[in-house]
Amino acid sequence: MKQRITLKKIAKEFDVSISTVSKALKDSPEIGQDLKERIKGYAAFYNYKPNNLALQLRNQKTLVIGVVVPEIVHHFFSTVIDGIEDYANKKGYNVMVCLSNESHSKEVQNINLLTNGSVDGLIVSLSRETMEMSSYEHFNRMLDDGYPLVLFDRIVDELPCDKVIIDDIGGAYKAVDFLLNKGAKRVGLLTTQDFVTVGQLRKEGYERALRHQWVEVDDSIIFKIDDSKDLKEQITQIFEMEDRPDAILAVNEIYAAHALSIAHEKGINVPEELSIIGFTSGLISEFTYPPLSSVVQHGFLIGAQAAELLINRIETEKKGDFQTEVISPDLKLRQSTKN
Amino acid sequence: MKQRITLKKIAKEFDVSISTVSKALKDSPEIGQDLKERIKGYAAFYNYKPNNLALQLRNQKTLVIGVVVPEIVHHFFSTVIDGIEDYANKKGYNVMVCLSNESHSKEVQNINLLTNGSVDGLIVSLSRETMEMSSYEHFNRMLDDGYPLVLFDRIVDELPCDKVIIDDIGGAYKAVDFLLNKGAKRVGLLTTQDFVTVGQLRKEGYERALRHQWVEVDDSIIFKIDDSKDLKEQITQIFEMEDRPDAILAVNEIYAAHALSIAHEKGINVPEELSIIGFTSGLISEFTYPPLSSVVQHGFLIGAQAAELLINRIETEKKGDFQTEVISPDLKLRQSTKN
DNA sequence: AATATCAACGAAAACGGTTTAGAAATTGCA
DNA sequence: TGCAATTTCTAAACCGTTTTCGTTGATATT
Repeated sequence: MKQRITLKKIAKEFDVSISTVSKALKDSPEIGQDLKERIKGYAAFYNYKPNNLALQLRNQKTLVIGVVVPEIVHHFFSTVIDGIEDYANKKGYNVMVCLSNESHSKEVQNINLLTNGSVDGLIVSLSRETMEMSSYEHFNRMLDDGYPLVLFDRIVDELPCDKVIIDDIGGAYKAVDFLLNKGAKRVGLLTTQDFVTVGQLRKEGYERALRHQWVEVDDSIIFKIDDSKDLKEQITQIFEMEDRPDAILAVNEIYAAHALSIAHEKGINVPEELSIIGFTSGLISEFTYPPLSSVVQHGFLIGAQAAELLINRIETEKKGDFQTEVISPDLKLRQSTKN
Repeated sequence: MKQRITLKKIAKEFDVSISTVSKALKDSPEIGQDLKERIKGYAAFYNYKPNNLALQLRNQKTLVIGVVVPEIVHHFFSTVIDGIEDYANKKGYNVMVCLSNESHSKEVQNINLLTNGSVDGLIVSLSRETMEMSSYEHFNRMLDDGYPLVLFDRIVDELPCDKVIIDDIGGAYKAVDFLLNKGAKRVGLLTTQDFVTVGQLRKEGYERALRHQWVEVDDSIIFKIDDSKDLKEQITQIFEMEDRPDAILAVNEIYAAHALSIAHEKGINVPEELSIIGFTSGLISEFTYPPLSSVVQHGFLIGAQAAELLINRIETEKKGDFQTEVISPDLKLRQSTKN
C-alpha cells in the first residue's frame, strides 16, 4: 500500500500544526482565509481523504452493520440482504456480510470477529447447527457487550432482542384455505423434518386451515422429507400411494418444483388432477410448467425492517422492550392451481 | 454501546501500566508469572477482546476485502461472492459487500467509502451505467492510492489491474457446435442489444462455431432483445416467422426459459422440433419443462480466483504485470436438446 | 566493593484523526 | 499608552493497541 496523504504530511508541508490543517479542511472560522485555501487546494490536489479507521476509533462508531446469514446463494437471503443494504445506505450505514454456511463454529467465529469493534450492530439469521444445538452463548456475550442484535427468519425465543419473522402459519393457512375453497378434498403437506422451526409453523397453519373447514388432519399425507436421502425418490412415493392427495402444499420451492415435475412424469395433470402450491423465495416457480402458484415471502421488506429496528437501537441506545415484527406473505396465483 | 473493557481499565484495576497488561495478555516472558495469571483471569472474566479498529489502525491493515457488485439478488453474483468469501476466509480475511444497483454514482460512492481505510483491496464488477459512460476516474484514484483491484465479469480494458472473466466466446462456441453436431440446420441466437459486452462476445462465439462448420451467418435469426420493451412479445415473434430456427442459443437463463415456455404454448415440441440451450447462472434451468440444457458459468470459481489474485497483490505488494484469468464454462446437457 | 546480569515493569511513540483549552499576535478603543 | 477584544494558530488529550527502549532493584560475578 502506497502511503496515503495524511494531516501530518500536509502540516509539515505548510509548517503548521496538525490541528490547523484539520480545521482548515473543515472550513473552520478559526483559520485565516488564505491559509485555508492553500491547504484545501493542496489537499484536493493530493486527493486527501480522512482515514476511516481513525475516525471510527475516535468516534466510537463505525457506521457499519454486520450481517451473518447461513448462505448467500439463496434467493431469500440475498433478497433480505438487498433490503438491509437499501435501508442502511439511506441512513448512512454500510453493510458487512459474513456467511456461516450453516455451521455453528463459523457463526461463532463471525460473531466474535464482528463484535471486536468492526460494527455497530448485527443482523443475523441462525445457522441450522446453532438451532439444533440450541447453543447461543456467543449471542449472549455480544449482548452483554452492549451490541444491538436483530434476528430474522431463523430466530429463537431465548434471545432478548428485536426480531423479524414471516407469518408462516398465516401463509400456510392462506394456501390451504384457498385449495379447499377450490374444491380440494385431500390436501397433502410436503414438509421438512420436525426440528426445522419453519416446517413446524407451516404445518401448524396447514392444520389450522383444515380444521377450520372441518377437514380431519390425515398424517398419512403429511410427508416429511429427509434431506440426507434422495429427494426425488421420497417425493415419488407420494404419487404411488393408493389414496393420493388431490392438492399439495410444499414448504419450499424446491420441493414444489420437484413434486410438479414428478407428477408430470407420472402423467398426472396439473392442476386438473393435482393442485400444487409452494412457499417460494426464488425465480423457479415462474418458469416451471405450468408456473407454480406460490406463497411469496417479502425478503426485501424483512431486510429493510430488520435494518430499521437495528439502526433505531444503535442510535437511541435504548435497551429492552424488544419487539417482533411479523411480515405477512402473499398468495401469488399462477397455473398450478385451479383459479 | 456499553463501554467495553480495555487495556487501560485493566491497567487501572491492577495499578500497572497499559503495556504491562498488553504483554501479560500475550503471555510475554517479561511479566511475572503471578501477575500474568491474575491479569489473564481478570480479562477472561470480563471477556476482554482487543479492539479491531485500534489494531487495524496500528497495523495499517484491515484483513477486510471490499466487494462491489451491481446487485446481489442474482444467482451469478451471489455465487461469486460465495467463492470470494470461501477463499478469503481461508486466508483470514473478511468480506464487506456493497451494491451499486447498476448506478454509476452509487458505485463511485462505494469505492470512495471503502478506500478510506476500511479495506485492504477491492473486487468489483462494473455497474451498467459505468460501462455505458466509460467513466473510470474513481478506479484510477484508488489505484493511485495504492489499493489493489480485481475486476470480474464486467471488466474494461482501460484499467490496469488483475481480471477474471468467463470465456463467453468459448461457451457460445461449444453450445452452437454441439447443436450443429446434433443435426440442427438453422441455429438462431437470442441475445441482448449490441452495447452489452457479454452479448457481443457470445455472438462472436456463435458466429465462429457456424463458420467453422461452413454454415452461413443469417442475421434474420439473430434476435436482439430490447429490455425496455415487452420480453414475451419480442420472443413470440421468433416463432411466427416463416423460416423459423430449429435450435436456439439464448445468452441468458431468462431468455431461454421464456423461449421454452412460449414454444410450449405454440405447440412446438422441444427438443424434437426445437432445441434450446441457454447460458445459465441460476436454478431455473433445472426446473423448467423439459429441463434446459445450459452453458453453466462457474461463479464460485470466479470468486475464488478473484480473491486469490487480490490477496496475492495485497500480501506481496507487487505492482504491475497484471493477469487476466479466463474461466471456461461447461455444457450441462438436460432435455431441451437432442442428446 | 564495584560492576555486570537479570527479572519485572513503565514511558513514550506510533497509527490518523478531532476537539478543547489556551497562547500569541494583532487590532480596537478609550 | 494601556487594556481588552479579536484573530489565528498550537498544544495536548483522546480513541485502543503494540512495541522499543528504558529504568528500576535485586542478585551474581570478579
